[in-house]
Amino acid sequence: MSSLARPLPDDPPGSTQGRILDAATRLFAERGYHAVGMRELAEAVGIRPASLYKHCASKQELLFTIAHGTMTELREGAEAAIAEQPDARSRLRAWVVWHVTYHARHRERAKVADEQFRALDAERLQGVLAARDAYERLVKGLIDDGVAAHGWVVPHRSVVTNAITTMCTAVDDWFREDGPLGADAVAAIYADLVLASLERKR
Amino acid sequence: MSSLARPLPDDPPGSTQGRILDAATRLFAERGYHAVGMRELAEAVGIRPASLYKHCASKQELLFTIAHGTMTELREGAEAAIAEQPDARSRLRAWVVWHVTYHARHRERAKVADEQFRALDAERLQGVLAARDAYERLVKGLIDDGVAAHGWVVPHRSVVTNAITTMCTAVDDWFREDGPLGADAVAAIYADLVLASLERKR
DNA sequence: GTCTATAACTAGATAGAC
DNA sequence: GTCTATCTAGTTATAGAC
Repeated sequence: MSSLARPLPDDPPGSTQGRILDAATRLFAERGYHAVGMRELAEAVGIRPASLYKHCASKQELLFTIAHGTMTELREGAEAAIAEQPDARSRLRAWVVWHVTYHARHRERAKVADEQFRALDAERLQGVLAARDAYERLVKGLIDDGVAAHGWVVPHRSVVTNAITTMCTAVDDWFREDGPLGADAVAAIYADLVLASLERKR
Repeated sequence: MSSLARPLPDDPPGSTQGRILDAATRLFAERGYHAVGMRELAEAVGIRPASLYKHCASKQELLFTIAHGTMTELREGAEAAIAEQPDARSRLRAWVVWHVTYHARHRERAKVADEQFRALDAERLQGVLAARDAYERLVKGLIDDGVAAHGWVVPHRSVVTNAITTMCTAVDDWFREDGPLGADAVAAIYADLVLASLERKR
């Protein structure tokens, strides 16, 4: 995967390319891809519109970089978080904590990956959808393991997986850094909610 | 409330205005407000772009009509659904069933109300946010009542309300009419999930 | 109430000087 | 690698004939 797929680790930090990606992430998340102009992006970075094109090929490429990099980061982080866990219950809890804290701490890039990726042209869209599918397979596997190992109550695998995943993802919509609870506290509440709904008596 | 706030009951059904609202709802939901042009909307309706303006004042007004009408319909429907219920548990279940079935059966208008309303100008945005706030207060009240009456486990009212609401709303993102389960079946599963997560032992 | 034609403006992206 | 200036094509909305 090209370095374009990694928006976070600025390369180097404070580089013009990094500042463009940061500003694009913030603007795309706040106002939507189509609502943001290259003139507005340039102004946020502090350069002229023409200069943007010395650091990126197009607006589409910026969106792809952010969306695909975020999906890849989510999957790799999830794989690392569940790798050390001894059983299905611990793995699902570790995944919820990872997913929720990521969506709370990196709200803007998560929103771009979740909500704005549909603005991509066909080829780039396929790339992001493939990354997202890989991530969703991982989550479905966690549910399957818990059903087999612990007898979790899952009336319909796909519906329950969608319910859990969308609930945890939507944290990027309402979480505020200056709110009453931190990302870790929210993640703990979410993990308890998810496990309680799966471990109830039939 | 003006008739503009009611996108569903076509006035009369099959009228040009109704067909414009239906097409706008579908296009805004599928591709986003800013990505849809008035030329494209006109083509979907089968008239020329200029003719649209004999039936609506502007693209902004179309978005407001859909978003505000949907939020109003959601709140009024919820009030009707919970009115007959005898206790807090029944009221919350009735709300989940109403909210989920609405988001499954009217996916497109729900998506416009949930995702596209940010494209509104300041004044219209305020109108939709006020309608949304009224709806959220209703839901928070249902949770409060259950805590008081049944001792539900709610570690943080705002976090738990957000978790439940966003989960039920996101049904408009993944539900498919031709999927394996109907709206009623999905709503029943969701109601069980929500109540199980609230009624667990402390 | 539909049409053709167009006004007024903005979009993403490029050319070429420095 | 930044700038000024601009190209081409798109946008929402309107004017006025029929």
